Amino acid sequence: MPGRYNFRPPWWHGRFRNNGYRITVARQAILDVLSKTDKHLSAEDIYFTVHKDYPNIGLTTIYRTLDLLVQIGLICKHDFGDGRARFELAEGPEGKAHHHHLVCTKCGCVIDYTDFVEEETELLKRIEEELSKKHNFNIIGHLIQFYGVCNDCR
Amino acid sequence: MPGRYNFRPPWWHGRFRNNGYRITVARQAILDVLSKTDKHLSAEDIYFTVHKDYPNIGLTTIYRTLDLLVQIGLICKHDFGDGRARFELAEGPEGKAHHHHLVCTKCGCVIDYTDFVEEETELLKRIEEELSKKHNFNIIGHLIQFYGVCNDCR
DNA sequence: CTAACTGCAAATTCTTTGCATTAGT
DNA sequence: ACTAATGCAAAGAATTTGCAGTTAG
Repeated sequence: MPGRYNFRPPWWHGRFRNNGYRITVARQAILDVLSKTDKHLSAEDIYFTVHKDYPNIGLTTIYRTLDLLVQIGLICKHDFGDGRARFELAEGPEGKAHHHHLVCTKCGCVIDYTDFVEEETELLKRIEEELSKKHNFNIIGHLIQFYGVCNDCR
Repeated sequence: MPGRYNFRPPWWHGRFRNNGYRITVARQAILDVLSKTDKHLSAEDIYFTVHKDYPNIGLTTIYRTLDLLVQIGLICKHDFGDGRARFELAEGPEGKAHHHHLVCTKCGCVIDYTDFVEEETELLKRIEEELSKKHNFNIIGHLIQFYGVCNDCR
């Protein structure tokens, strides 16, 4: 079947279908943008990028799609303290590696780091276990961030 | 000088004076509210509480004061994902102990915990040291939060 | 007395919603 | 065809700003 092998659908198609969601141009475009960057984009950032190729896709759709993508676990929503939500591909088969963030409080730039993540995760696991028991809390996720001033800002 | 010893000014007066800021009724009232609660209050929460005793203090002043208090390090600003900023007294001579948060994603309640904070802090110090060097980043603070479902919500 | 602070109303900014239309499956 | 998804314009909600009047030091 020559030529056919190129048509393997993206790995995330199942995530949509299994939940009864449709695969639309807008959703593909947004996922495409997020797949091709290592930055942490805001809804508006994504809107402008998508807009170049698909000028008919509105900001509302961006917001609605981002909500959906967060819900089915394809992307993560972050708050770095600049008053707007920021998004990046979640960990996954073809997604990003587990990492945390270093946020510059001057310029707002964000550096991903993977150093110590294993150690962190190991400690987090123990903490989660203990806190779950103690507070009868069902822990699902965690957030670690460092704040400071980046190289360029000093 | 009988009676005089009661007039020792609150420990935070110096923080204002040293920075050229004035000590006003509004600022005292807001700090007072934050001193007397262990909850994480929003600007509006604080506004309503302050309003009972000082009906003439406006929401704008609350916002401006909170900004100031964050800047001089008397309080911390948090985001627990419910779309509004929340505030609590910072660590300090008479402030709270170092702690982190457990956030319920259903009802939004927040539990402070101090367990493991020493272990966390020890690890964080090592990470900070390493990341500072590696990324030439001047690390000032960190954020750790756990997300999950609280006892009441399940 | 003078600059810092405040209140009010209006403006901003990010995000959500209502509703008629379009497009996946 | 049938329903989910979309676009547009308008609504919402939290926070900020301009400006004239007030107050702490």
